[in-house]
Amino acid sequence: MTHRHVPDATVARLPQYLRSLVEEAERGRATVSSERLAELGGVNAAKVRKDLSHLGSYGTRGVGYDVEFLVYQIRRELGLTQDWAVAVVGVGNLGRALAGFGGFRARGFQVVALFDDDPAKVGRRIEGIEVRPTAELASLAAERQVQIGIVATPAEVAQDVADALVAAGVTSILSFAPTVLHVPEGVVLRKVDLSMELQILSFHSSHQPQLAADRAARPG
Amino acid sequence: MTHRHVPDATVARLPQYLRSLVEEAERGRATVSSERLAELGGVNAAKVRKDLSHLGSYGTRGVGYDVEFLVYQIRRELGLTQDWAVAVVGVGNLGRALAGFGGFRARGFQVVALFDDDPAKVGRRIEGIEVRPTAELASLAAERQVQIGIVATPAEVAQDVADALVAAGVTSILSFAPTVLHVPEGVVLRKVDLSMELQILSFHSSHQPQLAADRAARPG
DNA sequence: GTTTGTGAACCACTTCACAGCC
DNA sequence: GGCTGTGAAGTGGTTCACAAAC
Repeated sequence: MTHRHVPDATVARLPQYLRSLVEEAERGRATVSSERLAELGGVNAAKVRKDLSHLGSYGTRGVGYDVEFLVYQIRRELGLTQDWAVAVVGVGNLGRALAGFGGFRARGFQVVALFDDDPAKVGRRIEGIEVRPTAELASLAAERQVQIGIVATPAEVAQDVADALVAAGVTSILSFAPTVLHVPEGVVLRKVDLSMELQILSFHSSHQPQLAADRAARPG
Repeated sequence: MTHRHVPDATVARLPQYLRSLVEEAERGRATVSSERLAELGGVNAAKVRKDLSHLGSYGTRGVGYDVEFLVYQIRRELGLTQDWAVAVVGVGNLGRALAGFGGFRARGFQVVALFDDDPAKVGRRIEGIEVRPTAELASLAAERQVQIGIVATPAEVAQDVADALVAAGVTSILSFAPTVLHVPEGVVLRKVDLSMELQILSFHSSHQPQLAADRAARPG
């Protein structure tokens, strides 16, 4: 319950706990044990307890955790008590999917600006928001107080886009571009790389020859 | 150079090294040092050397690594010397984006089947492939020798879809559904969760108040 | 002189196991 | 008796630093 500094590994699991807790609340449960949370999140109970202990001593021995209270504490820790303004740069298939993704708004992430340099896309409206050229990124992102930028452009322009986002005051970037991005100190960067994910799957599949063969050979 | 068992952390970086190496090859470089690879991949040179040493002793002291040779070795280790047949389940915005993603085919991942239960989508063709109802998953995935399944459905049906994929002989699953999935031993599961990524960004942003304030206050 | 490959030291995270509190 | 919170032990990964090879 030192409470100062939550390990990265813990932070990465908090959203999962939050989701499980919200589901438990919807089922009408008032309290939940670390055992139950572990089961729902697919992890080990000791880990749940240690993770939660980094936020504070919010459990009750012999009882468990109060669901509503813990939901509030995790939301607060994650910074979800405020809404976040998001800009999506690049409205190809993926960018459009992201712009329209319902899970964002439901969790307090609101897409407020869309950018693309394809003349065929500029001016179009997606989910009620007009697509603007990236030349306007600096002014528009600042004006709309964008805090989070999502990069869904081809790799070649991703670094320029990231630079423009940083210049516009954006301090958090989520990139889907298949390239390494460099951002200044203090800007948080996370990356999702689809073909990298598939290549990792490929590795693991290739190294399970017996199982793969078993399954291929099993009856219809 | 023990070569047996490559750590997970190393496997996760191999695709990045591979990409950097291919780019170096395109620039006409015949050899590359761990220092250079580290710079391109945004990591530390000692880590590159240790990672590569898990595959074998493929470098030359005083010289570096032969680019073409290392590309081949990493490809082989990742199982990319064969093509992989991929099925995408759920052709909403995200599923369509994935089905059309050029980066997959370029790396040997070919989408060979699409599934969705929305009657408005069944029968439509996307990238030349007809969307079929998930009831046909078992037969069609087996028939087309699908090895990798991508789950891009709502959370509610994701577990059923995963079960159906496993039953059809799929041994690797990449899920975009915002829920915990359970798969039997021997099936590899990876997960990409968009709102979780944003929540992690939110945490880091919230815990940099001074920097956020600085940037908001800066001129221009 | 240059750069790899790798023991050794270090660090972060996980898991165990149990004291402490309900 | 049940369940949390946490020191201590264990595990896996990173970084250092240098001998070996070119």
